[in-house]
Amino acid sequence: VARPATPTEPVALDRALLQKDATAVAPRLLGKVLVVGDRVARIVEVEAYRGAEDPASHAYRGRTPRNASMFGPPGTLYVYFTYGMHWCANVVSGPEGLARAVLLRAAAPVAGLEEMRAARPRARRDLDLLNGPAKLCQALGVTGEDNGCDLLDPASRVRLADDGTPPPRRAARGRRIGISAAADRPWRYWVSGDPHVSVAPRR
DNA sequence: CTTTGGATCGTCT
DNA sequence: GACGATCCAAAGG
Repeated sequence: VARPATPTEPVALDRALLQKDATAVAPRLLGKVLVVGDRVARIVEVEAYRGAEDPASHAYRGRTPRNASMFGPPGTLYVYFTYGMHWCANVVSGPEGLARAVLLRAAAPVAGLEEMRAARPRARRDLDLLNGPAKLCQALGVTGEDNGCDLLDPASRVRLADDGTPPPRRAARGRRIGISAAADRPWRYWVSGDPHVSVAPRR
């Protein structure tokens, strides 16, 4: 489990980190923190989605009103609504304009635990606060109102920051969860052994 | 422990 | 009109 070598105040990410394709960016987001007001959570599980190259991507068939923010610059937040009740959040990566994105699947609570527990009364244990893409949004209070914001802008309500925790030297890797198309592509990445990961690995 | 089905509605065909 | 990049409770072993 990653720990800050030298704990620091979270600072906005260098946007250069997000310029490569989603499969390169995804494992490098492990260990970074999401900041929403007083709530802070450390990313431990993500998935890469690759636009027109990826039948499982919401952008596979091109731009629509829903997925428009995926076509924005790296660092844009793409939030979508699904199953009639859940929000899920992605970090748009590069190359710009190709709708690559990294789905935020699970995180470990760092600060603002009381607010997260209040936002997720169903969670019996703190381990269950953010261990799924919709749970993560519920715990942090991320909704469609945040769609399209710049995660690296200090003025944004939802921000992506670096507190000095390095990504794992070797992230665990496997199949993406909950998709039927392109299910064999190993574009899910997580912190090996971290108890806050959403589900046990499927190969 | 694992499996199953219900909730609930925006989106695109 | 069908179907989700899901979650949860209830039922079954």
